[in-house]
Amino acid sequence: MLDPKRLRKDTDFVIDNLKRRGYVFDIDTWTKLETKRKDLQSKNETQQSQLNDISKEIGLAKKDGKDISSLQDKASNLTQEIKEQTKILDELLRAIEEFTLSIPNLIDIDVPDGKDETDNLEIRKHGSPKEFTFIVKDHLEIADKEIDMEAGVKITGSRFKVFKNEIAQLQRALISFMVDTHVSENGYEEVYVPYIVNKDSLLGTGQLPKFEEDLFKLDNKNEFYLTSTAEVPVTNLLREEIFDSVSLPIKYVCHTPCFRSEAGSYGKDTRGIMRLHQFEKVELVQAVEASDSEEALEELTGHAESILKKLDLPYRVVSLCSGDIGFSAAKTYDLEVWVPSQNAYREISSCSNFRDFQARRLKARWKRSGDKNTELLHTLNGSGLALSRTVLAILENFQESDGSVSVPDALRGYLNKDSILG
RNA sequence: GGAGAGGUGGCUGAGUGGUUGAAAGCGCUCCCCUGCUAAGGGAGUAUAGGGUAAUCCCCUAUCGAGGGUUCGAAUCCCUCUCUCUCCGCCA
Repeated sequence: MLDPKRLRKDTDFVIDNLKRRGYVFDIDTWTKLETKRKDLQSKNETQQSQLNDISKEIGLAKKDGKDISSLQDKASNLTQEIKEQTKILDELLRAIEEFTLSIPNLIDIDVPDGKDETDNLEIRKHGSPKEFTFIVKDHLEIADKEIDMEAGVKITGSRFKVFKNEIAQLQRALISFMVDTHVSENGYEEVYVPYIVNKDSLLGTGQLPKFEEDLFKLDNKNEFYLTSTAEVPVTNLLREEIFDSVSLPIKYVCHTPCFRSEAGSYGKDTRGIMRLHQFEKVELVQAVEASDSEEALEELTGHAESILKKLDLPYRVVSLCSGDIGFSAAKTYDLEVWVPSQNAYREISSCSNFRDFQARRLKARWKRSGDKNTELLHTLNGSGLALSRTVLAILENFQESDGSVSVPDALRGYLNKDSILG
C-alpha cells in the first residue's frame, strides 16, 4: 500500500512513477473519495466529541440528583445522527481501502524503463554455457524414469509430477544444502511455517485482493488458501509487530512447497518440470530499516547467487523493467540459470525490495529502544532457489555423453554420490 | 469430537455501566540523592487516524474480532475466533 500522505502531497510524482509501470492512476476518483472522507470524518469526530462531553455531563448530573431529561434528548438526537453518518463513512472507508489496495508499489529510480520481459536489463553474467560435444538432451530425456509424468497426472492432474529415486534424492539433498548454506554462511534463521494461509496474510503481502486467480483456494468456510510462496507465511511473521532496532535486520530462510494455479499460462512450459502447480522452494526473507533496504537487496541477491555459484551453474542477473516488475515490488533482480536444451537463460530466483509497501499493509514496524515513534520496516525476499528448476538445471548442465549426470562438488557430501543416473 | 475456563498496556494483574486509555506491581527511560555499588525519592513510559509543516499540542478510535442494547460499554446481550484444562481420537 502506498503512503496516503505521499499520495496527497506528492501526487504528480506518484502518478508519473506509476505511469512507468503502465498503471494509470485515477486521481480524480481518489481525490473525490479522500475529500469526502476528510469532511465526513472530521465532522463525525467533532460530533463524537460533543456526545462524549454530554454523556459525561449526564453522569455527573445524575450523581447530583439533577434533572437530566433535556440532556438525554440532546444526546439521543446526536447519537442518531452519528449512527447514520458512521454508516456512510464506513462505506466510504471501504471504498478507499479497496481502491488503495489495488494500487501497485512505486518503482525505484534505477528500474529500467520497458514494456515487458524483453526490456529487462542484464546486470551481470556468471560462468558461461558449457560446450557440449554431443547432442544435449532435455531433463525429461535424461531422467525419463525418475521424473514420472504419468503418475502425477494419475494422482492429480496436469502440471503435477512425481519424482523417484535419484531425482527425489537430488531434490532433498538440494534443499538441505541450500538451507544449511543460508543458515551457516549467510546468517539466516531457519523457520518452518504453515502451508495454508488466511486472507489477512495474503492481503499483507499483496497477493490479495488483485491476484486471487493465481491461488488455490480451499473449499472451507475459513477462506484458507494454499501458499503460493513462503514469502506469504514468513513475511507475515512480522505482521502487527513492533521490533526493537537491535533485533534488526531480521533474516529468515524457509523451505516450503509452493502451490500456484498458473492461470493464464496454458500451453506455456508444458513439457517437464519448468512450470508446475506444486514445487519446492527455499525462500529468503529480510526485514530491515528503511535506510538499509537498497543494500539489503544487493546482499540478498548475492546470497541467492552464492547457491548457483557453489553449484557451478551458469547464470545471469537481470533487473526487471518497469513493465515486468511485480505488483508489490519497488525493484527486482531475477536470477536466470542457463538451460542447455532451450539454449536460453530461465528464471530460477526472483529477489525483490518491497520497501514499506508490504509493511504498511502488514503493520510491521520497528523503533529504536527508548524512542517513542515507530517506523515501517522495509521487507525483501528472494528465492534461494526454486528447487524443481535447480534440479532441471543440474540435470541438463551436468549431463554426460553416456547419459549419466555428474553431481556438482558442493552437493556430493549431501548426496554421497559423484554421479547419478549412470 | 464432548465438557468446562478464559483472552485487559512490554510483562504480571485489578476493574460495582458514568472524567477508566485503563488501579497496582514488575520492567524500561530520564532526573535527584549518595565517594562507588546497593537501597531510596521524583517524573515519564501503548498504537493508529485526523486537525497541522511538525515527533510539541488538540480531537477521535482501540481492553481477542464483529454486531447489538444504552445518553454513555473493558463492564450487559449475540455471533465468531484463539488459548488453556479434562475426556475421546490420532501421527
